[in-house]
Order: sequence, then structure tokens, then C-alpha cells
Amino acid sequence: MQKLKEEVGRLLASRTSLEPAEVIQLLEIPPEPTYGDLAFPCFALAKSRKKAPPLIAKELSEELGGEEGLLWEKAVSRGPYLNFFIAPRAFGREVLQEVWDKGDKYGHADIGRGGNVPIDYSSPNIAKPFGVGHIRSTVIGHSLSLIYSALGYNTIGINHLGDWGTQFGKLIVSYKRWGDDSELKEDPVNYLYKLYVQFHKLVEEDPALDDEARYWFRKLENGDEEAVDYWNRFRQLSLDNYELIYNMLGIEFDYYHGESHYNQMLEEVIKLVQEKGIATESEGALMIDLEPYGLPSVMLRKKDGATLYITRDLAAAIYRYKTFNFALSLYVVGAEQTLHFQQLFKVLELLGFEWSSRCVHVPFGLIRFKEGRMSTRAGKIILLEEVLKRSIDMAREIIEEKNPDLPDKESAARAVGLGAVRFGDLSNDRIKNIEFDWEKALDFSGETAAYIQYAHARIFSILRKAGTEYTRWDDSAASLLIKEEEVTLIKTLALLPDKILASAENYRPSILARYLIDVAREFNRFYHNCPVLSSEDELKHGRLLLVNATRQVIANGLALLGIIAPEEM
RNA sequence: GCGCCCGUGGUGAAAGGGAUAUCACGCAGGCCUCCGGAGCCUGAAGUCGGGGUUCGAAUCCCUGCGGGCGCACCA
Repeated sequence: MQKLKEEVGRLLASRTSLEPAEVIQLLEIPPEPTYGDLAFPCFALAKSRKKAPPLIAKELSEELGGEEGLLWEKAVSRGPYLNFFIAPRAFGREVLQEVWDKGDKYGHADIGRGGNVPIDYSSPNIAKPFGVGHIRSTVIGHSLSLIYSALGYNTIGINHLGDWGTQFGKLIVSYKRWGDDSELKEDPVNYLYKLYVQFHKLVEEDPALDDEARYWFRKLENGDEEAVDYWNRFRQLSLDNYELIYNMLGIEFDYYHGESHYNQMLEEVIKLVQEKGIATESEGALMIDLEPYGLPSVMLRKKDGATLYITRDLAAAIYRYKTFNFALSLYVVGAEQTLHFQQLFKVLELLGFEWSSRCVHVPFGLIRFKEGRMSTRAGKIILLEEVLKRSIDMAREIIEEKNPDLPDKESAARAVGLGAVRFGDLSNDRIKNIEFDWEKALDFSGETAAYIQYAHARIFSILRKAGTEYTRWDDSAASLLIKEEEVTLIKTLALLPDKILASAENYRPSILARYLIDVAREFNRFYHNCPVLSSEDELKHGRLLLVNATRQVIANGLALLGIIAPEEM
């Protein structure tokens, strides 16, 4: 597709006042394939030519006459658009060859040139169980890190654990008062969670508990041995539990730099802020006035001397810049923290860090129950681990029913079950709130990962039967594909590089996810209309090249979503 | 009170200011002597209301309504 765009870009640049790059920018895909395959909208020329766009389109098409290019065969005007029709044989050969040559790297690019991109994602709060709510940050962040890596960036996954803060005071108080060693050993995270929920229930009757919790958190900040011991224990037990889920999802972080990691840098940050003269004392607390910028002011240090979330985030941002000299720094964190990040980035700017503009908050909507928001405090939560396990169970049942002879049912069930959950989250626009629904979470029909995986498995089935006879490149075979379903599929395959790029630029893996649905759909149409194995020699070879290219596109795409493409299911 | 986000067929979603608004679930019907029917084909049904900007608005602006989120001692 890029080659076609470049060709059209050069062609139109030579006939208009525009540069090739400008033309390429303007090119779009027509809404209806019968209009053409690549459209040049003539609105941009209306001013300089002082003519109506439809007239310009008409003139351009007449100028081109019956001309044809390498990859296109005709150009016709339709309203204000000049529409190019691809030359199916040349275009098909071109696309298939590119996929063939690039293989696993088809769709990848090197726009990043090795620049560092730290991505802050997942970041659960210690001592709270890993709920479905955490899946969003986890899978969106993971997918973005895979996508940016494919574009030549050096991504750095950072799990910014919530391992510091007043909740530890609460936990210590609870554990000291009511804690039970054997219960803790048996099921650490759930037990800690139980204590946490209980604390919030009891605090309603006894508000003094809150003071006690703050007191213990201050002790922790001051390095009190007893407090630190508790903290270490709670933290490690939680980490062991998260490990399980990350293993299931195939996620590895480069760093587990939780909030506690920045403790020794906080003094320095506060000193810096004071030196810059942007901080003020107010009722014993240290504040930065952001009113002039239309934002609520922030507090860096409480009157009791304890620091806050934003103080640590400030330290973390500066640390990341010093350590990684990043090209881009992403924060995959819920939309409810949008204001916090606006404040954070503004403070960085006020500190004179030009790189503050390279910090990006990637927000997403929250997951809700029908009855309302999930609340960890109230104890209303669904564990992610449970969702994943049930999804795998469901997939196993379906495999048992539809494909009982499958040799390795377990890995297929994992691929499909885990894929369904991930895809369910990745395929929708991240900014919208999601209502959690077991039925939808465990759905394998329609626009789901299973649909894409099924196409992939079918392809493998065909390729297995075809044997090795056709596993070589052949120019003339690749030029034979001119049936409608073949051409449409080829055109779809040609879009992968654009889609990966758009996913990165918009921080939206959903663009790639939806595209893969299109690929699978076009493949299924092709499959139902164009027999492969029973075709005669050269056409069979050509179709096998197309089938193989489709396999490659699906595999490359799913890989960037962190979803396994099974050979059988 | 102030600020931010979201309103698209019955339901869930897509649509870089552009052409006749695209899918899926569900519903009604059809397709396996044929490469895997977790599939394919056909059909009914939609841009929250009102103003504006523009040659052109689901998209941008204003306003109303509905829903969500946030706003100095939580994270």
C-alpha cells in the first residue's frame, strides 16, 4: 500500500502544486470498493486553482487520460475525488512479495530508531487483590509496549506498584490488632484484603483507627524497624501472587519500581521545587499553586511531614528521564486520574523540564458492574485470576465438544480462553467505560479473538495438507489472483503497516484489533469462494501464497496484542 | 458549585471534518456428497434534543437532557 501511495504521490505532485509527501498525507481509502481503491480528495487544491473540487477531479482524470501506472490501472473522478483503481496482478504480486520477504517483520518499521520508551502499566496496589479492573492497564500497556517495540523503539515495562502510602498504615494496624499468622500463610492476598475491607468497616464506628493508621505509615516512612518488617512481608506475599497472573498472560516487566523505590529521592525533589521558587507553605503543608494555569493546586507534603502520591510520581518522572533519556514516557492509567497527570506534567513544565511534553497519559474508562462501580474497599470485586481461569475452562469445554480429537487441548484452551479476555478488552476504544458481564467476557462468537484464531487454525490446516511442494516464492503464481475475494483480501493484508502505526500514534491497540477482525472476515469470504487445494497447479500455488500471507498477517498482528495464534483449536 | 469524559439499530461497538454511516450479538430465513459450520450468504432495524461553523458534521463550537469521573492532607 505504501508503494502505491508513493507512486500516486509522485504522479500527482508532478501535476499539482503539492509535494509528494503532502499528497500522500491526503490520500484516503474510499468507503466503497466500487469507487476505487485509493482516493485523492481535491479540496486542498480548490483555493490555489480557484475552482470547485469536482471540476479539479475531472480535469485531473482527463489529464491522466488512459494512462496507467505500475500498481494502478485507471484513475477516474467521482465528485470531488480522483479515485485510483489498483492493477490487481501487479498489486497482488507486490503485496504478497513484501509479506513473503519480511515474514515476522511484516508491518514493523524503524521509526523509533532505538529511542527509549518507558511504559508505566498494570501497577496494582499491594495488599489488594488483582481484580478485573486491573486488566485494562495491564493488557493495553503490554500491547502498546509490543507495538512500540515493533516500530523500533526500545520499550521499558515498568510496574509502578502501589507499594507505599497510608494503606500500609491501615494494614499494619489491622494486622497488629487482629492478624493471624496461619491465615496469612494460607492465602496471603485474600487475607490481607479481608483485613483491608474489615478496617474500612470498623473505621466508620471508630474514626480513631484512621489516626492510628496514619501514625503507623509515618513510622514506616521514618524507617521504623517493626513497620518496615511488616511492609516487606506484605509486599513480597502480594508480588508472589501477581507473578502467577503475569505468567499466565505472558507478561514480563523490566522493572518493578513501585512507589517505594522513589522514597530516597523525595527530599531532593522537594528541594528542587523549593529552589525553583514554585512552592509555598500553607497551613504547614507544602503546596504548588496551579491556579494560574486553571488547575487545582497540588500538595507535595502534608502538615505531618508525610509525602503524597504526586510527590512520588514527580520523583519517578525525573528518575525515568535521568535513567532512560526517553523519547516518550507513557502512563497507562485510568481516566479518573486525568487531573492528576495534568497537574504532574504541569509541575514538570514549571520546573523547566522541556521533556515534560514527551510524557503522555494514556487513559482508559473503568470497568463497572451493572450495580455500580467496583469498590475494593467494600469488598466487591471479581478476581482477574478467576476470570482467566473460567475463560480457559469455557474454551476447554467448547474444544471438547467441537474438536474432541485435538492432540493438545490444553494449550489450545489457554490460547483461546486467554485470548478472549484480552481481546475483549483491547478491541474496544479504551476511553469508554465497560460494564463487566460474565457472558460477554466468556463469549467466543462474533467479533472475538476466537474468530481470528479460528481463521488462523484453518489456514494451518490448509498449509499442512498442501505439503512442501508449494513453499517457494513464484512471481507468476502471485500475479494470478484477480477474483474479487482474492483482491479484497490482498488489499486488506496491505494495510497492516498503516494499522500498526495508527495504533501507536493514537495509543490505541483497538485499531489493530479491529483490523484483524477485518482480515479474518475477508479470509473467510475468500475461503468460501475460492477453493485452494483443488485448484489447478499455478493458481493453487498463487492461492497458497495468499493463504500463507494471511497467516503471516494474523500471526504478526495477534503477537502485538499478546494473543497466541494457535495452529489447531 | 466548578472542571473533564461518554451518548450511534433492541444490545455491544466502528467510522483520522468528507462520498450511500460500517460490524457483531440477538431476531427472521438460507448454505456442509466440497480445503475445519467456532464458518458463509440474505433480511428487518440506528447517529439523544435544539441551535451554529463549513461547500460538507456521528465527528468541531454553543446549549439542553441522560450517564460516568474528578476537584489540598487517599492513590
